[in-house]
Amino acid sequence: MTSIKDVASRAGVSVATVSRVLNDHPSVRQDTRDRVLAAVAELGYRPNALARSLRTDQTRTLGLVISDVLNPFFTELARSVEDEARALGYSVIIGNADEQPDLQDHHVRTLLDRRIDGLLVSPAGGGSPLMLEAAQAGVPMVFVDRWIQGVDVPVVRTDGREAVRDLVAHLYRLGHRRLAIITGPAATTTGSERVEAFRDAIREHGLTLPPEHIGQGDFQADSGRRATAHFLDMPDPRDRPDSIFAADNLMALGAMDEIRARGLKVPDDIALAAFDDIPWFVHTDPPITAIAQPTGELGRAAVRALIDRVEGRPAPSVTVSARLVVRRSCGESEGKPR
Amino acid sequence: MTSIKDVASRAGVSVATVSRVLNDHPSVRQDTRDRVLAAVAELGYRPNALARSLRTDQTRTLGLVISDVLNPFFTELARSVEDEARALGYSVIIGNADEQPDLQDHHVRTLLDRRIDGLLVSPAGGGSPLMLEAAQAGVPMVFVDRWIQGVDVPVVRTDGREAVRDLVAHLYRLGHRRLAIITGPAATTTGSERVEAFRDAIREHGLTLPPEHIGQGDFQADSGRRATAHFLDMPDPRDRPDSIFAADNLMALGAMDEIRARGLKVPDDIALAAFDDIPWFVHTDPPITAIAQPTGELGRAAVRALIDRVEGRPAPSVTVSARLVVRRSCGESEGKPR
DNA sequence: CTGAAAGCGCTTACAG
DNA sequence: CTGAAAGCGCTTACAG
Repeated sequence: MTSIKDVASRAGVSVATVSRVLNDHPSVRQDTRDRVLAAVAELGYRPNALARSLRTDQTRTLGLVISDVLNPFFTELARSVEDEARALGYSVIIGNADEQPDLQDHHVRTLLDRRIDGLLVSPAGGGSPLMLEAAQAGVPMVFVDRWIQGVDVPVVRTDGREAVRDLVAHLYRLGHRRLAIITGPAATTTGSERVEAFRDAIREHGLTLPPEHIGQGDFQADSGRRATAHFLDMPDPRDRPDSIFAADNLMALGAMDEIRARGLKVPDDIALAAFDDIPWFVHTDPPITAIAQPTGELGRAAVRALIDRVEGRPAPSVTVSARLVVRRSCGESEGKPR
Repeated sequence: MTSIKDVASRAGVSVATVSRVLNDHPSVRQDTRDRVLAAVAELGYRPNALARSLRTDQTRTLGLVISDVLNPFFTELARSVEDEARALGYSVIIGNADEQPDLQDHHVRTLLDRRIDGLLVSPAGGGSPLMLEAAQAGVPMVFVDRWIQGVDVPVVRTDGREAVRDLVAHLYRLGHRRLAIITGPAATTTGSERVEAFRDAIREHGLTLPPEHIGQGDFQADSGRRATAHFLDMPDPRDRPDSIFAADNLMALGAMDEIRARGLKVPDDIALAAFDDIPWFVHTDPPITAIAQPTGELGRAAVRALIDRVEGRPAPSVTVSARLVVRRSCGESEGKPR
């Protein structure tokens, strides 16, 4: 690879001068600047980012650890994160935890070793000593979507409580009384919050959420399938739920797989709703009623917060809200989003 | 950040020794090794990957530039690439071109500046002087899925010709005679190949593919919507296609949006099929007939080829084949995959 | 078995 | 306005 030395000798100047023109330092005479630029062009020289970062102690790079790349919600989040970061002059390196705390820590470690300027994470599990340590060591960090208790960093998330209440009211209105949920890992905040909101809302209608109606999932499709099978296998039909709320879109996919495999129909045999709205939900049979998050907004706000921290400014936590999008999977004809 | 010097002084050895134990160099006495390791643990020391890479001239990192993160095909590809790379001791940095050649080049440049050991790309556009130059300069590189003519690097892709022929035969058998395609950019190989295969197959049935039945798309959803609107707006109903083949899943999504917006029904009013199979196609209304690629296999083979190049071994191009998965979107009841 | 030293490719305070 | 030199955090050939 051609280095700054090659450019310097070709332009007949010192490497210091080359460095200055590359960094737009004002104190360089126009004609020497021109000579340097010409040499750069002729040699096709590109500065070595590693060397530069080593020297300046900044990489202008953000790390993003997402829970699962195969989940359209996170993929859209990643997209908005990258867009906003690029607009602000940063690049981002993505790590996919695949919902595994170990893999998540692997990525956090790798990212830290690369000396990224800041870390954005949507934690896959519960506590992570590694991340706690990093936060305490002063690594600029912010949580998106999910967060870890006891780690004191800003959180950018959506509060789905209201939307979940709306969903439960919607189900109740349509006559459903035996509501069930397929939840994410209790160790994740979104996992526990969504069940709690669901349970609270159910109570408001004088109903209960029995333990058998809480299917333990892990936010991935297979677990949605298994939990649904469990519900449908309950011996006494009167115990079986008449509606399922999947706490994310992938588990809803799994639920649909299982329901279809048994020749059952949504919503006639069982109602289905999901947290996270995705474009495909419009075209499924039937269209799925879902809770939509302002995903792009979330990603952009998270990046801004992180860059604030990186550049030494304070950054507040931010909470946006979700909304229920009624379609046909709980019964009744298609309504308009409220 | 704590550096190798801190570890050295704490352990009472030189930095050279610390470096040796970190790199598992055999010639270190067990007890000094222990002392060093203890110091590393006490300080929570993590080597600076930038410094190491600068010195060793290798990053053990691969760059992957994909055409569109929002496309489930690429997201699955990225997932398998990352998995295989990690298994082989490499990490990967992903860049999302969003189907824009400029953005693609931006990422290639950034990746090159970071001195990644090798580059995996699924080119968004036609020729890229930047990539041609990099290839000529000896940067280990391989193309996945799509490739660029005239750039001499291994290509790992799937050949969809046979599957497209099967699809056309399937459509013909069901009585469709006015077949149309929504294609990707002609500058991309998958864009041009899929139309060609489609056209050739149509000819075999004594039919033709008139220019008005070729909708120009860009592999993203909106373009699928527009192309479909165009087809449906043709003044003379006898000119309107009776079936649409979308060259990727996102354009199929757009087509469904448009068809549904007009109150039309698949397959009764118009048949629909797509290149790339995704889990949602099982649950759409109706389930979509699609051409499935062995995506994971593609990603893994691409990584192996790239690492072969990186480590100085020759790497062959590899071509896998696709298969038609018949569902109900072209008419007729659900068949089994052939 | 271990250390001193050179050097990877940059940036930047210090002189001039 | 420009250059010589130090130094970022590592690795590794060379001595001992």
